[in-house]
Amino acid sequence: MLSPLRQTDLTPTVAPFGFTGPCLRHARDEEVFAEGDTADYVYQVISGSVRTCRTLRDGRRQIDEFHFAGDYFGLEAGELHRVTAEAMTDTTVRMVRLGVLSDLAARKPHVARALFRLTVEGLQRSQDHVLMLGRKTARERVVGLLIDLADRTGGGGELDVPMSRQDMADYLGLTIETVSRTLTQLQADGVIAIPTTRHIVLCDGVALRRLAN
Amino acid sequence: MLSPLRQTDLTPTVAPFGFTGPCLRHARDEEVFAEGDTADYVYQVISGSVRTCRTLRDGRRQIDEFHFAGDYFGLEAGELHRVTAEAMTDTTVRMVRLGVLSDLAARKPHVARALFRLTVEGLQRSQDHVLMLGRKTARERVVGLLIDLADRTGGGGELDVPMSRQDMADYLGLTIETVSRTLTQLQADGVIAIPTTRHIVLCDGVALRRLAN
DNA sequence: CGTGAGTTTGAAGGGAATCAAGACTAGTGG
DNA sequence: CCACTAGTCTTGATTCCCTTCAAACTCACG
Repeated sequence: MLSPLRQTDLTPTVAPFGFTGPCLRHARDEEVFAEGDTADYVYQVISGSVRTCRTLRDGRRQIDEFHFAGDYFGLEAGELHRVTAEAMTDTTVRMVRLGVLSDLAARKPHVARALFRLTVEGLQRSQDHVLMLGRKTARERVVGLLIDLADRTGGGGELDVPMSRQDMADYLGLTIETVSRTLTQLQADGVIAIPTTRHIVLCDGVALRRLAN
Repeated sequence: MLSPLRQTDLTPTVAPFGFTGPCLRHARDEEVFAEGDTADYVYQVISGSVRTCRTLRDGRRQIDEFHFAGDYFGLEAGELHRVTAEAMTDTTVRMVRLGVLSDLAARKPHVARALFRLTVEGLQRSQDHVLMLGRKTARERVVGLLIDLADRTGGGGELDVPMSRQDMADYLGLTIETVSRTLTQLQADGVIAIPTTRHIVLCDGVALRRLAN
């Protein structure tokens, strides 16, 4: 049952579970759910982009993950959401009641496998994040994010950045000023171009991969 | 199927899957498997303690997780191990062939559920780790680790620290000097005592939880 | 064209890293 | 049993990367 997990019997960018559920639109910066809410649903991004984050009492914020079309989020081990989910752009999400997903997973082994696989992949992404935050420099982190975004949104070297500089900083464990300075420096070095704030071009992929570590 | 996941129908400190498998002893600092090895087995700590870590080309190391009796580790989404696992103390681990676990999960729904639940919990632990590395100070990180160890090894305020200062540093995203200085300072503040290097007493649990954030 | 949020840039400061000894501890062998 | 030794840990001095504080700039939007 685990071995089949290794085969991609579904395309993660399309509905992976073959279920239907109500779709909800969220405006930019609107909350999908908050830390502490009852976790009755699992969500899938249909279009747009979502950030999941946690905030310490004194306001320090850490973004766990960015979610794009096809990604799912909101699955918890306990009864409550441990993170807050917010739309970064105008976004449509599909809501799947936990009970419905459970039934489906129970009836259809390939759904259970897909769900499990997605969770393990999420764990591995989180471990990459840990390595980055624990041991990489500001420059390595910023480059790493750019490469990750390019790989996931699949526009080649052309990046439409859906998040603010503050979001980038809170994902990378840096300040907004450091992110901005680092991007400026990368542009000066000729490895990226920043035609507009929300549009970044990766000029030299090879050099970037080297910088990312 | 997901809802039952919330109930603990097994004690994680004991064999959670009810399988048997060969047990292997590893001496201190011995490798259980290495990054890049084929991932044919999942492992469970029977006694002792294990660290899983990743290393950048230039030698920077980040420890993902410490594993103690009952914990499982080594499950991957792909064919290869992405981390290296090493015994921190003399350790016994049970090896379960991936195929055996797959069959078991396919036949026994409660095994599949347990496996899934453990994975989600691992993901949440990793997210806690991300928050710590991204947004917490050296002191908050050290205190957080001490509390986590106390909670998991369950000796009350008495901690038998199985890892070296270097391991602590590589888990916390700090240097060995900073870890040492921070522990010394915590002792000076009276919230912990350090009778020996590998033995730490948490004197003031309330103050510590406050310091951890 | 004015307004303001978001971003960039500059200057100064600080927390952790680095560099460098020194102290302790656990093995080792006499 | 105890010197000897290597590895680990602690402590001190200095450096540096990133943060903080501050201000100017950009651009979308009324």
